[in-house]
Amino acid sequence: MLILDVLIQYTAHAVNRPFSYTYIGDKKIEVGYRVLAKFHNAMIIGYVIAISETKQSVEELELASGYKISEIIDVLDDSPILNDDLMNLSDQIAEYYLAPKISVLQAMLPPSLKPTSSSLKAPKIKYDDYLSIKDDDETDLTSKQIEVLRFIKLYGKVLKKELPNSTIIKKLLELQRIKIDRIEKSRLEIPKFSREEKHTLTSDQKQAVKEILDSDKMVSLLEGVTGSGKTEVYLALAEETLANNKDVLFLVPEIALTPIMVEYFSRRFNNNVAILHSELTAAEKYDEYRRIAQGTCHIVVGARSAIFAPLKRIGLIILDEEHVESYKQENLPYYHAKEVALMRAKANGAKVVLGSATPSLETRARAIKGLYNHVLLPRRINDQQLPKTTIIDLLNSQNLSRESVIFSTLLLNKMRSAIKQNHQIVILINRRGYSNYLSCRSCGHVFRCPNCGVTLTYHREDNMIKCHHCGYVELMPLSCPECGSVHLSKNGFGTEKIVDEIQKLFPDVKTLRLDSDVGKVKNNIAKTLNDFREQKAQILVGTQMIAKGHDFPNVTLVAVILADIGLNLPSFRSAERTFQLITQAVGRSGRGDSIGEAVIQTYVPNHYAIRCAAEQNYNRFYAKEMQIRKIQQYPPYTYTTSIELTSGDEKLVNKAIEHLADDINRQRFENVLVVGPSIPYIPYENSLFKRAILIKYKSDKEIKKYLSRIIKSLSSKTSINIVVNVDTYGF
DNA sequence: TAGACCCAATCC
DNA sequence: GATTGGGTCTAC
Repeated sequence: MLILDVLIQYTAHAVNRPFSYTYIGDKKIEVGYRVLAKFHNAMIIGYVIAISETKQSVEELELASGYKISEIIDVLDDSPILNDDLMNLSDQIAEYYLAPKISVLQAMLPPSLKPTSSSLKAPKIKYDDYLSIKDDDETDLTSKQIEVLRFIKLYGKVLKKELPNSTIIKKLLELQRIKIDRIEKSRLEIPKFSREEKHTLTSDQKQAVKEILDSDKMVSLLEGVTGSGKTEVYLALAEETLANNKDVLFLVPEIALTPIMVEYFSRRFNNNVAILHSELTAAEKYDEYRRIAQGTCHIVVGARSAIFAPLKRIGLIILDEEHVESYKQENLPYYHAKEVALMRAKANGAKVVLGSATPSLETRARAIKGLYNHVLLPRRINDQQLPKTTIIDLLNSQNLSRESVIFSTLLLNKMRSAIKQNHQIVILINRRGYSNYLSCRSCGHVFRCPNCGVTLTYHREDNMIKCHHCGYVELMPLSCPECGSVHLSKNGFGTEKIVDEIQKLFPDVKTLRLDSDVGKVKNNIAKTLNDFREQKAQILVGTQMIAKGHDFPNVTLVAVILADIGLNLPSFRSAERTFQLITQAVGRSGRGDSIGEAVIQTYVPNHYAIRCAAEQNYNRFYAKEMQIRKIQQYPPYTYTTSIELTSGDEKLVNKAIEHLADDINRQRFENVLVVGPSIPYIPYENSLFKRAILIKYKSDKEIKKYLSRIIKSLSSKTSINIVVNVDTYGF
């Protein structure tokens, strides 16, 4: 009889340990298989992490262990769902992120292979039946049968369902003249691209490639201003890697950037590319996953989760736009693709290339320290000039226009002249919807989300007020629920209102809007970007989505409508985020023949993040921000982990978080600081109260050991839920 | 006193 | 995460 150590599908810390089951059946079973089992009377999927054989009876085992042991119901796989490399990786991730191991496995695998009961309903492998000749002897065949036999012979392989009459096929199969081959079918159609020979690199690019290849450091930071030609460097590195019979993993920060990168790689490398990202259907993900695991593809392009692509011989991992925060998963297991990339690279002897025009402070600091190889691409291709940038002080009333509450006089003039010259304009406002928040004019009541306490944003498109955090929606109210007044005021503005205003000011100009509301419809993002690139519209209004990576040659004017939106958010990263966003946005201007212009409107025109972004001066921003981080002891001078407790009982959660903060302080760890307790920016969720602390530390060993103890003891209490976010971005 | 409801312990 | 069992409340 076999004893199986099984991890349960539930991602709760409370069950983050193996449970024992027996297996008597005769199916093959190994570590890494999924099993169906009963757990506390519910059917669940488990994942086998150890197997041992025993001669003892179940009764003896139960007596010895002190708990009941039942038999698994079924074995679900006939080979392990992860290779050794990925299994080891999952251990490392679980340990580093203090996450339940099963949550890591679930994050790594496509829906069809995930150890969770939903995988039972997920798509299965799809096959196509192909007919081919087994014996082309025509004796004793009817003329119809001969006709079909010759047809199949002519084409070699014929899809069975494309042939009409099945009785003839049946007969030919029966006579063993033809045979059926079942071939796995891929449900993802990746367009085929014609081959393109490699470009000649500029001397800067050649130098960068050489420095990365020759470096004995595992990680290289490729720091290159927007338009400096990082992509060609990536392609050259990929070529070298493939030539050495190694695989390439290329990550992009958001799905919208995959198609273009897939095209680059497909053209250069003979369509030898697989795609992995969350917008694929479950079936497509499964098919791509197997294509990679079987070794038919040696290049994977994808978003965050593609870091788990089952490539066998990884030689190069590239994270493009490495500073972008979407590489961090904001739910369990809260991993960062960069950190996972380092783990995978180390295990495989691979190189990691982190590319950015505005690297994260963490990465830049490591490069400066010499931990990473620091490679610069300081010039734009063709020595294109950086855009001419103006900062507009919105506090100075002389700058404001009487025609518009959104656009300053200068910006309006520049828009007019760009329109006249048939150039395109990009307008960035990092806020979607029509108006920012809704309040009552007579009693001052502010409409807030009942689930999480965030102010609700009015959307005119569908006349709803929506919570941008949890997705709560309700119809635009007619009156105030507090005092009954019908005078409600819509304060502030977002993308919708800007489009509206442009249409009033420039009725003949076609304007497109791009934000996550538009992006909800599949393929809408790509379509909008494409329409704008093809100049079907002259103005593009959007949120940060429009700032990243896209190349619009005809854009000569970029406007940031309210640059300080992000600065007011309560996070030590707000200056960095603002700097990056504005720098990226300004970089969209003037990528073609004409010199670009940028206008930045703000209430804090002297803020260093805004000044440095306007100058596209990363070095100055880096120096200034590093000073502040040092004084306040934030990353890269420390690591940060947040702990959030939630409970339906406000008193209980207050007590628990205070107790936790005190307890950490009492441990007197060296170089460990506790910030808080505090009430998070989102104060409650699903009528649960949230409280949080942030832990800052210089070395993670002791504090993580301590935290895993705390997690264990707190998770046995069901009245309080604990969320641990290692290297958090949400504070 | 049965049924509804809630909470927290437990799951192999 | 889901089930269970014990406690308390409630309606008759």
